[in-house]
Amino acid sequence: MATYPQHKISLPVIKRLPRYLRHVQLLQKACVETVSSSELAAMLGNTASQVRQDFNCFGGFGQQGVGYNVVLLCKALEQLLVGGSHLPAILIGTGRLGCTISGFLGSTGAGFHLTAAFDNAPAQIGTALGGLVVQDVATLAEYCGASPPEVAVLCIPEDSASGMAQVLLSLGIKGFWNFSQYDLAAASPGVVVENVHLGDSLQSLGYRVRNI
Amino acid sequence: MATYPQHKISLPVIKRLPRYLRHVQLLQKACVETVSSSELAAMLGNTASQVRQDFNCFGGFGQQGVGYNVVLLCKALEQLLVGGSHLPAILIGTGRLGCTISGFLGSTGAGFHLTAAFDNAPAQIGTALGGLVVQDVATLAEYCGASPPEVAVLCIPEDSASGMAQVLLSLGIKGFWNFSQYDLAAASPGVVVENVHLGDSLQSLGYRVRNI
DNA sequence: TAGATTGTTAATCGATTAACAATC
DNA sequence: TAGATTGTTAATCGATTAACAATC
Repeated sequence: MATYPQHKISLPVIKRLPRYLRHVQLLQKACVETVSSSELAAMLGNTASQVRQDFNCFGGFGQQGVGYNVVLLCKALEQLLVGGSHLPAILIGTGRLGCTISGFLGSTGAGFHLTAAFDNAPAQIGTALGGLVVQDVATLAEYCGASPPEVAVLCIPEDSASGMAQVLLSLGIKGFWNFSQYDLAAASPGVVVENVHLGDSLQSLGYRVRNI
Repeated sequence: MATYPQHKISLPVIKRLPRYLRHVQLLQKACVETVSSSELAAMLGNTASQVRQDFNCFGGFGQQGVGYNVVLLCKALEQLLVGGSHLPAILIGTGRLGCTISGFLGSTGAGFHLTAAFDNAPAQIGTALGGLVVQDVATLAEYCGASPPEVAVLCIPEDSASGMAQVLLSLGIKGFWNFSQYDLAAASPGVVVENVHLGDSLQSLGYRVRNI
């Protein structure tokens, strides 16, 4: 049974959960009833030991001698990752990257709900994005007072990221999905940051290709 | 002096290099002449030990008792990450994500050069993207024969990613920047994969926000 | 020289893997 | 029961951190 995590789950484990979910969803779609840790390991490219260790962070999902019930495992992972409710999120920066990334928030199974989008460029303000109207970032505090979001998606230039993060923290934002170059660090224990540095990712790929 | 890496550099070190470069470039822009490992550690949020260990993977950049010369360090890191030449890259999939991501390849200091873009949708083929015309993916083999690219950027749906990767491997692609949901794994020792799973990133953020 | 800071070796820490008893 | 596979403890591995001699 999927139970509550008794102790803090390590980041490497958390990062692997979405991959488990995706593969288990595929199994469910293929009407597979049961899967063993070694079968999953073969699909994921890791070890059966790791699969079992990971799942056991959340209590026993499996049945000894049998394996893991795909439907139950899928439900448990979905519950862990998407939870019951969708987290309210706002987008800061509605440039090309911001518009593209906002699409992910609306995708099925992400567990988020985009409630507002902000920009500081007069040309952007008032334009449509998804079902929303882009608002002036000057009205951010007002908006957050009325309907507090939990997560902010930062798609703004490096130099304004630090200041904006500060403002958002003061407005009670709990999580950042940061696409700016700025290295945002979790400021306080109650705040979580996911940096997506596409430029860094590309440069490290370049290094590896040049040094095969 | 920046010398050639004598032994295989570990992936965690490689992943940190772009961040070092960004911060050292900022120092250079601010006309700082010298920086110590502890100063860099404070900027990066890691330890002075790690900074020195990381740099020493590539031979001594620094001077005992003094620190690291910012200009030389910057040059060394740029040489490592961007190298002398720009790697030829092609884009597969010119949807919204593909178009946005292709912009990063052209950005200064990335070390790549986008030479062609492909799609299979008739509506896309023939349209302009950057300075390129989107080509029919059916002509991919022909194109690669004439001007072989080193890297492919995959911005295609999950279900076509595996087959496409297979084709690209046979055409001699050495590196993949993979944005598809498909978990691309490095097929052979001479091939490098950088998976950017935005959906996974978002889901893991969701887990962490819900479990602060 | 004295002070500072690197380069490098040794110690620690955490994550992964292996082993095996529990049990379906 | 016998076979299979989990849950969990122990061993290994690798990465990070600490320590210190080398040296500018």
